[in-house]
Amino acid sequence: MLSERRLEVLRAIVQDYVGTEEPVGSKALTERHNLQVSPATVRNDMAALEEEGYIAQPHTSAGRVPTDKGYRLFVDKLADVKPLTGAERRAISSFLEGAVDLDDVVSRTVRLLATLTRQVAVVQYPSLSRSTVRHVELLSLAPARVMLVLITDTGRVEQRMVDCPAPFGETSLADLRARLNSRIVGERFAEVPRLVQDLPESFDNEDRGTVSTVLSTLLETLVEETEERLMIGGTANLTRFGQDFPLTIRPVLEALEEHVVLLRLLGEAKDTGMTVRIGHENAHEGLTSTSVVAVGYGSGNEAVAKLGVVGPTRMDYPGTMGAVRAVARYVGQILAEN
Amino acid sequence: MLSERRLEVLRAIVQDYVGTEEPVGSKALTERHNLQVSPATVRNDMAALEEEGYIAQPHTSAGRVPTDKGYRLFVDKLADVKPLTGAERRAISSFLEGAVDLDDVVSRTVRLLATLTRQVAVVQYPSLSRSTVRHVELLSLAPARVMLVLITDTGRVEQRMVDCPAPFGETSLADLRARLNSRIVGERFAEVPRLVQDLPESFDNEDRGTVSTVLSTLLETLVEETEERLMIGGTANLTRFGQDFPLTIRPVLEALEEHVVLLRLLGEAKDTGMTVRIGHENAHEGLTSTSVVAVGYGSGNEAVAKLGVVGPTRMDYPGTMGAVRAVARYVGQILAEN
DNA sequence: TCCTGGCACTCATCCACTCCGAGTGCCAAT
DNA sequence: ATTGGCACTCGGAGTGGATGAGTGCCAGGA
Repeated sequence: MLSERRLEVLRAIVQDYVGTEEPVGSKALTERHNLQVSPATVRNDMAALEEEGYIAQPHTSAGRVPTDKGYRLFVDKLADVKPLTGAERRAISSFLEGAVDLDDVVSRTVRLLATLTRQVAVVQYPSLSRSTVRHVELLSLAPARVMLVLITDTGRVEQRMVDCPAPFGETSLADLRARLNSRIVGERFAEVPRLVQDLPESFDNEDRGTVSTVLSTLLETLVEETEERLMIGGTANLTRFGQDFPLTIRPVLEALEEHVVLLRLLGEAKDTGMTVRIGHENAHEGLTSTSVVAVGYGSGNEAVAKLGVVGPTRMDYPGTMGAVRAVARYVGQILAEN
Repeated sequence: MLSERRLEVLRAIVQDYVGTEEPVGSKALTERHNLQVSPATVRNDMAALEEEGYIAQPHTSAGRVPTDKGYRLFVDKLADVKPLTGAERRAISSFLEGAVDLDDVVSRTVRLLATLTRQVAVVQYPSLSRSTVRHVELLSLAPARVMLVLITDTGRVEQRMVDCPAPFGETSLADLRARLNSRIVGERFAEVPRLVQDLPESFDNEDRGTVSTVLSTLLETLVEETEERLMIGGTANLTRFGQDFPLTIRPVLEALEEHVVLLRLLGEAKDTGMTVRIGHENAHEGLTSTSVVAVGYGSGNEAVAKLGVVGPTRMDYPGTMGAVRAVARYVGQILAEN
């Protein structure tokens, strides 16, 4: 186990490096933090920390830089989440207030998070799979053409066109609509297949095929679109990386466009509490020099989706975590109000 | 007027520069293109072209680079739109075929365009303002709460929550729904306000307030959400710019996040035919070293939205224009099929 | 009049070389 | 365990010459 002072040295290294973006040496450390010991002592501590793999030297005659493992220790043991200032809190809530619909909530959240953290923000749309059905609407667009609209309790709307095998009368349609809604409104998506299973049987022969078609489209929508959506913002902040970044920024931008990758990343985050993945802890290759701070958000106690930021491993963890947590809470409140 | 050969020299310079990304000299030009004249002659022509402002030297002892004015001439007079290969056409159509809904169409289009042109793709969602109403649906969620769903002929769906001043019965709701639809289905958005103006009068006193509220929300939706949406992709391609690009890429990324800016940019493009804006022709400051190739697309003869790409002024104009045009056509077809 | 080859000139780029200093590791002394 | 001292390392910045692509200009030729 590392001594108290060595941990203090590690904390100082992380803080200085995050601030200056330059490897930090023993002398500078003793000057900027009052460690009450000489540079030589710090050097010994640094040697020990390096031995343990918490810090590294870019090249022989340079200062030290934290490793992924070093950041990990810092985040786990040495840092507290920094609460936001009152002004920031007020800014968040007033900025989110004005949203008119779900798209607007998400896009405002992304911009907010990107601005607050000065990093790339990622916000997942409230997930269909954990939502409940608020309403199913069926619209007759042509004799044998029906539009299916599915509305969730989070305000999300999905629509599908259904081509029916046979013309479908208005009365049958109304009938199906009513029965469908009475069965599944308020239910979780996972329950729906079971609940509608026997519906076709209760219809006339001529309509049965159409009813089946409509239902299977509904089920498809539930499954397919559980494939989640997300929104990204603040990519311009990537340019604050280093200077070396044709190589750095490119794979990150590519990874950000692969929404599947991001969704998996967010999915790995804990529903509650905050998850920080540092550098190589991220499975995806393009993101090995970035860290991801993610947290679930939801209207009630339960998370319906995740949000977070992606930034260089050299980031201000306490501040970022504070902003992410605060934004998640406010978004949850806004969603709950609908 | 410039002589035929000088135009030929300009064309050669543009082509070489686009290919190599390096200033092109007189000797290299005569070698790579069979101009049938000596380097010295080309030098004279270059001097003339520079005099006229079509090309410039980055520094004294370097080759020439086209200016915005040079690219403009190239695009207007010297280049043809390059048609796609059969394989590319097949790829486009098969890639777009599989789309399940409007979001999917747009997102596939973005990815396609980004891949084909290897640049940043921008696709505007089919505009509400030029669409017609396909259906309006009203759902009672609570005694005094109604959800308004608006469906357009392009497959776009907008929903709004309406808090009613008084409880609103199912029969009244059905009544309103029926009358509303019979009046405005198939009509253009611009016509709607006029068409629904006198609707509240035909309702009972107690419902009149609610009807007014619902209608004003509907009209708000039509106006507010004429504020268009768009999707962007292929930002990773920006890294192919030059090496100097912390400075270059940053303002571009920032501009791309300002959807308002992009929408104005696309808005300036002609509905039909293709619009190319080169370098400083773009009003926005961050985009003065990029070119925008945009074109309208739509299900019929009329454009319902625009799409395009953003790339360095040094881009392959014929190829880019070909890809943009082809994609726009295919997307139009896909939309028409719904 | 237009084209061409020749020639002197300009500079950006490359490379080898040196110098400087921040930072290190080790050791003996406290 | 801590500290001051000291030799050592090595990246980065600065210098200066060689290189060569590219230019402008001019005089001669078609």
